[in-house]
Amino acid sequence: MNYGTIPVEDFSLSDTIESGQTFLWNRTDGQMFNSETQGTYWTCVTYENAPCYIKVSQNKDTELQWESNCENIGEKLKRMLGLNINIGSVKSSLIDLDDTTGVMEEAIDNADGLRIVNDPLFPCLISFICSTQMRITRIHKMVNNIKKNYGNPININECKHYTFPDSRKLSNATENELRDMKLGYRAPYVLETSENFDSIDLDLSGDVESARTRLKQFKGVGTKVADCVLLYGTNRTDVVPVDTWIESAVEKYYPDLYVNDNEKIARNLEDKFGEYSGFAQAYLFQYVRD
DNA sequence: CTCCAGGGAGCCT
DNA sequence: AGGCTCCATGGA
Repeated sequence: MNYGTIPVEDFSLSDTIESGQTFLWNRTDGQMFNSETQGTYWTCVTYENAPCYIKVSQNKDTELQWESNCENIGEKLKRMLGLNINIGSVKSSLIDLDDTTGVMEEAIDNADGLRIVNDPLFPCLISFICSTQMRITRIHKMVNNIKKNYGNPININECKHYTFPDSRKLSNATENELRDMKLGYRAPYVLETSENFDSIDLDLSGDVESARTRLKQFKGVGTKVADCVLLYGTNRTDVVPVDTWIESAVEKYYPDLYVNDNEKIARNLEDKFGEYSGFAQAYLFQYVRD
């Protein structure tokens, strides 16, 4: 097992992982890193050539601790947790662009250490297909069911952890199996998307419009889900997913941006907050949920 | 018991 | 284009 630390600044691991951006991490309260200390940590298993187990915690404001069967995961972990960004300039930019009576500044203060995660594309896509009309805790359960039944296991300290399956593996599932995992009416969407994932042209490197259109080719992917995938799975921080929470936040705090059409609300927020409007969305989402 | 959840598909006009 | 209705399921 390998261990390491990452110096951090203005970062909250719990706010970032548990703000409904990613469903690939599992929280545990228990013994830390072969020491007697009790604490909170999160685990995740990524998969490239082999399962890569990652355990991470934040005991101090200025440092992350990690443990992994892989070596040198520091940079990878920083990328996953959205640490490779100058968060100070993001915040000041958003505050400058806000012409209300300090709503954005208050929202930022409320979730000071929040970042935008960077999940792998396929797990991110399936997670957010599962997310429609569903509470965050239950999305997490659905994702864990998928991992446990179709992912690759890795044994760590006599405990099994699972990767999220790749598209080929998940496309071997049946609709009834996925319904048994409590996906409900989303089961056929997940199955069809898994079957088509490798054959659909997924070059998302162009402009936002065409990237969004390509993602919407998948069954179960509309504007909101596509925008979540762009923001949390491809690091497009200029995209604003508008859900019921953001809709009500805009109606309350930015009434002149509010219309009875979530796509237009999204464009209004993107026009207002520019290249970091995805962060504006994240801060507002936390603010109205707290 | 009813209502609703980080929406979207399928249908109607 | 815009406006319905239905979709599973568990927690309030």
